[in-house]
Amino acid sequence: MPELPEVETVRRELDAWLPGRTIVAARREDAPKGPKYRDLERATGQRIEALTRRGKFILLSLSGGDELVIHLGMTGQIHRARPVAHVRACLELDRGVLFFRDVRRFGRFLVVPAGAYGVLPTLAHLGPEPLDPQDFTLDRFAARLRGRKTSIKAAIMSQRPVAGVGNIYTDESLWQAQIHPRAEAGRIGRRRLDRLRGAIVEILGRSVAAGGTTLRDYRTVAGDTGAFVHQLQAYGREGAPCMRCDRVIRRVVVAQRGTWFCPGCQRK
DNA sequence: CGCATTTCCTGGTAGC
DNA sequence: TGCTACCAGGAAATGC
Repeated sequence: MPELPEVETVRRELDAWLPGRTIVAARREDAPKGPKYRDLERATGQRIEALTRRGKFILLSLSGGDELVIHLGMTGQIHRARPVAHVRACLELDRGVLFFRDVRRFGRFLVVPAGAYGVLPTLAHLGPEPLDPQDFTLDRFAARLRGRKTSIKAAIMSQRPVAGVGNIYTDESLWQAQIHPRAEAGRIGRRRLDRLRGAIVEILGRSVAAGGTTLRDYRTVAGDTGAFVHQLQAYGREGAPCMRCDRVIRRVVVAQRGTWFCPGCQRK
């Protein structure tokens, strides 16, 4: 479940390696057919100019005017040595090789003309970057939630009010802001919304500092696990006492996702 | 357009 | 042990 902190951790490792490298050959290996690996071969011969991140997407700007878009999905990993199985794509560089391993095939690894995100609607409509205070303002957050009748959990997960927050960090942020996951997104008051905004920023920042969260599959390029798993206060804690009010944390399903919250101190 | 539902995919595990 | 059934979930596709 790589979310923003996990993806940012990987991006930083790649940033120390890839810029300036030329892609000698880009190819699919055991990759699914269809759009997830579209035009990957077009990266061949292009130099990697820069690496950025938008939400959970890693973007490599290429010298030929293209962008290589990487999404880790659920189980995507980057390796510098060939993994024994589940290699979906491979970039042969002028120095070294990058392997994309993805057991469950939810990841993406494709080439588009720079900025042409028509085939990636989530990226095209992505919300503000939470770790950029100029971008993720209360006004923008509120504007992107205004009028939405769905649950705050579903709204955050849609990537449109804010970029990069998935299941784990939605639950953690709602717990910290004391907001019920089923609260109607468009009806949360400005004061509470600002608490949620602050919680998202604080939690994501703290998780980046810890190298992200590893539940099972997530690994950094160096092969390390993420230590933020030890700081989780709601996610996965069903039956355990709430660290704030001592009531028992419950697991329900909201927006088709496992959702952990405290029925004592999280209010609609 | 918004929103809910379904689909993709496979390793791990619960239950028998 | 060996089998079946089910679960995890980010994004896209589909249906209304």
